Parts: sequence; structure tokens; C-alpha cells
Amino acid sequence: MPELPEVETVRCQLEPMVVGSTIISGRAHPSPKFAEASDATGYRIRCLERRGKYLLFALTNSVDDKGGYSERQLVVHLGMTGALYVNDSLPDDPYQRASWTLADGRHLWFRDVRRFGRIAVVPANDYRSLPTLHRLGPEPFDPALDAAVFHSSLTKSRRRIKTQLLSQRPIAGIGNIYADEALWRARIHPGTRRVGLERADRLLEHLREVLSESLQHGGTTLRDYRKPDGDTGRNQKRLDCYGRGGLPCRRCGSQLVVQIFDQRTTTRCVICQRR
DNA sequence: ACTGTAACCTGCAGGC
DNA sequence: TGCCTGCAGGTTACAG
Repeated sequence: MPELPEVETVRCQLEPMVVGSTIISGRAHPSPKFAEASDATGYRIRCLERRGKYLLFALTNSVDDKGGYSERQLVVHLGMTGALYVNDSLPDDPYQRASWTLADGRHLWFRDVRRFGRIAVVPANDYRSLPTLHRLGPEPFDPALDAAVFHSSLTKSRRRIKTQLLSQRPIAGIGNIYADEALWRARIHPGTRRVGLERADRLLEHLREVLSESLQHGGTTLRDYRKPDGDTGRNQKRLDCYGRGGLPCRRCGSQLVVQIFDQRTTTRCVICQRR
């Protein structure tokens, strides 16, 4: 479900609700994917950040009376069906995978039907237990990411362009929806294995465009994605390519076709996106 | 080091 | 109505 615009929307809504709060207890589903949630107990949430599709709660904890403290991060990945909520009382929900009680009595909790999400508590900035985060590419809006850098990064692999976008290596935060949307806008065949500087530049521009437009509309809700306030996003109405297989291309009127690349369903225009 | 593939989960839509 | 199959926004371990 959640790609960068959805995760950023969650971060924006959640941050003012939890920053400054101290976690007084934590409970988690026994799966090793969630069990670490309780390790956040005793820490205060200093701020809520995001890298790619990962939410990073910066945690701080006074460890002695001489002003010593330890810094950790609570890392939450929403997977396909994850959502975070804050409530005065903890609801009885069969898909609740973790919950944290805050000092003022409220509860932060994680709902994840498919259990593809992940929760970890790590020493600050030590992501060795989360390989994708550990080797995560630059943020899409990082000014240091320009066409030359992007192109050079893409050149380091011979995998299909779409597979590279999904790998989180050349750029962070792209998933199946925005990969298809940006490739459609840039008129690039998703199965291409080599792109020149000019097409890399165009692709980067369109990636930034689809992400910022979606962000403006609160993200894309296909089925599960919810903001912490329970609302859906509104970007789903604006998709040009993803989910429109069999329908005419909005640019040229040709048919959009669906095919599988590296086991991910892909939609593209047979005319606009030729090899 | 790189590449491709299967696996992890649950619910739902569509076909018969 | 019920059963079966395939599919879903992602990451990771593993084999070659």
C-alpha cells in the first residue's frame, strides 16, 4: 500500500500527536517482525522523521542523573496493509500487531492485516538489521540528486528500469503505483535495461512530479491505506496508468496493457512506452 | 557482488 | 451459497 506520499502523509498527521510523549509500555504480536516494539518502553519521542517508506521515531531516554542519555529509533514500515492510529482507549481489533501506551494515557497502535509490515528498535542510525533501509538511496527531493547522479546510479545495474526503481537503491520511496505512473509520463518502457542521461533526467522529473502531486492529495488509497485520522487519500482518482489496464491511454488513445515484470504487475501504453 | 525467484500473510473478487 | 484460484500498494532470504 504505502509508498512515499502515503508514508509522508502519515508522518505529518502523526507527528504533532506523539512528539514529546513518553512511552510507558509496549505490547507486540509475537512475530519477530513486530516483537521489538516493546523495546521502545521508557523512551520519549523526540521527533518523527521519514526515510523512503520508513517512519523513524527518534527516541531519547535519560539513563543517569548526570545528564547522560541514550538515543534510539523506533522504525516502522507499513508493508502493504499497515496503518498507525492514536486513540484514548485501545480498540479491540484482531489485526492489531503492536501498541504503545503513552504517559498521558493515550495509545499509539499499529494495525496490519497481512503482517508484511515491520517494527524495529535500533541504536540511532544503525540500520544493519534492515537491509533496504541500510542501503537506501537518496530522497527524491534531495537537491543533491540530479540527473547525472541518478543516471550514474541506474547505470550500475543491468536490471529492468522499473525493477531498479522498486529496489529503493537509485531513489527512495517508489513503489508499484508511482513507478508505473512516472514511467508512463516519461514514456519509458518499464522493461528497459539501459537509459541515457536524457531519459534519466526526464524520469527523475516525472518521479518528483507524481510524488508531489500525490502528496498534495493525501496519497493514493486502493483499498487498505488510511491516514491516522481514518480518512482515505484522494490521489486514486488521478492515476493515469496504474490500474487502468485495458483502458485507452489518456495521451494517445492506444490501449494500456498489463504484463508482469520480475513478478510485479505492470501497466504501460503499447504506443507511448515502446522499447 | 549481482540477478532472479520464492516466501512471508490475509482478504477479496471472480469464475464455476 | 460455496469452493477454488489468483491477485494485492513490499521486503528479504536464498540459490546460482
